[in-house]
Amino acid sequence: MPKAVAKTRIRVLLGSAFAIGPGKADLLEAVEQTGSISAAARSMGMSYRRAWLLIDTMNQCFRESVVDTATGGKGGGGAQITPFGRRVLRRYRLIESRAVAAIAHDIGRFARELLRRR
Amino acid sequence: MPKAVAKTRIRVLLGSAFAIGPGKADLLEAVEQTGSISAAARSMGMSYRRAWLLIDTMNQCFRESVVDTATGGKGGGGAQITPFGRRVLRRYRLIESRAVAAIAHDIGRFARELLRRR
DNA sequence: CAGCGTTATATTCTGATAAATATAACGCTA
DNA sequence: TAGCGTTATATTTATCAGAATATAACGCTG
Repeated sequence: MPKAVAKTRIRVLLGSAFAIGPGKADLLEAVEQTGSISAAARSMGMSYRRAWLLIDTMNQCFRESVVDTATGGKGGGGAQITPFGRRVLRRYRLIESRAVAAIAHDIGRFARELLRRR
Repeated sequence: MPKAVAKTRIRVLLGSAFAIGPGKADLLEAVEQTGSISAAARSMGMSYRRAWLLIDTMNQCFRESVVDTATGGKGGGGAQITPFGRRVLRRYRLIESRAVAAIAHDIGRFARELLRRR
């Protein structure tokens, strides 16, 4: 029986642009761990272009850059999450976990009582 | 200055199908108000086919139908939300509002302190 | 100074998703 | 019994996001 799951997605918008959401947060973590945009993209099964676009959007939406990049040099270049980016990420994850915690019990009941079981 | 907004989306999954989410909840309300799938679809700027598919998914995911339909007859037929559907809708909206309430303060701070203002 | 893997960017291709269109059946009403 | 607006469903068409591809520049390294 496939378990009933609630996906809670919190996206922060600035005007019409998605400043950050679950996907961008994951990407930020991948950059933090790999040290490059292209490696992060590969690790997430995402095209480099797409990853670059997402990071570009974040850099524009927030007050400061969340990722610093370097072209050329040792290993061809690379990318790093900034201290500010770490702060954004940490606070986003906190909000996410609070929303999930707030409804976990209700969601369980909802699924148990209302969803068809397969 | 476009205000920074947090969109909190809660989707309940059953296996790989989306049982309910923001769009389906809105559609359910539109059916409740209009008394037909096609009128609900029109009021939401959505194709009849799409609306019918969404309702069909809901009817299959939940223990009981959330919408009853009739073909032919007065006015050509129609559709009504069931008492069970009303319950689903009410409980979904409750969960949604609790999640939003839980993070409203945090989101405000996040936007104020971290987002670029335009 | 050539080579490497990266960032940065434009352009083309593709596939999934939604829209548009078409059609049948239904059952009340005039 | 003909007409209506609806449900129900299939099929075709259009749209668009993402993938794929291509290319240039960059700066360390051997």
